Amino acid sequence: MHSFRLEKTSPQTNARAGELLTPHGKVPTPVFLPVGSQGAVKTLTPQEVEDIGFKMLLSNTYHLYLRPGIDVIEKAGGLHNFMGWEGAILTDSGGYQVFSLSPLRKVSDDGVTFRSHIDGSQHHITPELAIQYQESLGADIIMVLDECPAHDDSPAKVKKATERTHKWAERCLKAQKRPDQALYAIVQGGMSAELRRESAQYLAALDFPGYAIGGLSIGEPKKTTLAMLEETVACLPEDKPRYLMGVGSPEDIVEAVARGVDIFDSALPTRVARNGALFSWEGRKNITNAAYKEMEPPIVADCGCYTCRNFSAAYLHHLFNCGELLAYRLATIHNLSFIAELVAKIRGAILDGTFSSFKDKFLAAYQPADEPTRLAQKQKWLKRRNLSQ
RNA sequence: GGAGGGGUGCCGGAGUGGUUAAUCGGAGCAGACUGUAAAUCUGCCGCCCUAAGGGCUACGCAGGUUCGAAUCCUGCCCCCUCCA
Repeated sequence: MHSFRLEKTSPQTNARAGELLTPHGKVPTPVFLPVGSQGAVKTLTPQEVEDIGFKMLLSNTYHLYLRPGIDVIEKAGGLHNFMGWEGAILTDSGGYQVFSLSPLRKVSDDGVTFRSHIDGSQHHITPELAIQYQESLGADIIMVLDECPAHDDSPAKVKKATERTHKWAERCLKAQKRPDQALYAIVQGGMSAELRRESAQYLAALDFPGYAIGGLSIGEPKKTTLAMLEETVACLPEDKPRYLMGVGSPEDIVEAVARGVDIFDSALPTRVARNGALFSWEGRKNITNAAYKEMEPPIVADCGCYTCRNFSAAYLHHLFNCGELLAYRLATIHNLSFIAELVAKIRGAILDGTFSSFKDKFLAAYQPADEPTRLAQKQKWLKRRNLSQ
């Protein structure tokens, strides 16, 4: 029922085009999964997500476990049914929440004890429970429970987390009962090339149907991200899909495809959209900037998305300035459409052997955010969030 | 005509002798966000000098007191409320 078929590999890079077969349809790769943590891609209906061109999305066990509860969704006939999505679904195990909600948790070999960010109640999750929950939710692809160390954690801490992730992966494999779901392993290893290789090799030997690369793009410099990605991919089997978790931005997707990644997911395109940053082939554009106040053309002139076909940049600027809810929807539609188009172009270029030049042209035109500013602002945000608890 | 209250930076509104270029909102300007605790957060926001820093002009207007005033005094102008 599950399979991955490799169609073509790019000659000068490690980029690959392929196809995932899932119980809910075929998914061409490279592919980007929009994020619907709580069973909804924020601001959009499943019909709209489908119309943009997505065939698979990501949801989250941690969030659905807390609300509405796994049993509610199971009684509703599973997540597909509950949220009205007929395409494929990948559920994350909640491993990332163990990391990003770190002040509220405690990890042991047995599993994770954490406090709900909603009401403070205490919960315990083990690798076995993570699988059980995901089997109840019924996604097409499910993930092992992992421990994601912070990018600046000590080597000892990273090693411990990585080894624990390996043990947990084995337990997840043993706990799995449903044969119709593909269980993917998650490589960790922090920012150590050696640990990355070790982790990839260890998990590769367990013969999972797919491999995720975790613990990247969490605050480390871009160079490091790409270096770690290369180390990891080099130790993963050719014939299995590779999933770079939590990435990302248009430029990161292009770079990662060139290094052999097949699957992506990220909250970035939708979150950034809700805050007025829209993707274009020249880079991000902040629609709230005064320059757009009277701009008659759409945000991206030749964009075929619903937003650009029907509305001027000036109108979007206006909607954002007024805080109209439509602003968030139109911006989300645009950014997801942009990513869908980007990924389709990437795939097309791989198939006709022109990916390498496509990549160069894209990166030359696309102006990414300035890195020092990014990291400084992220630190401030995290500090503030931690203080506010 | 009488009594009282008030005039602060783009707006609202603190501040009643020095640490005030002036709290705080809003607006404005710019930036960030990567397995979503995010329709959130950050910075700038009188003028001039490239920055550290420095200079200039500022709290209705005009004078005055004082080492020093948005803050005290005098006069004038304007606004609001109540009484006639």
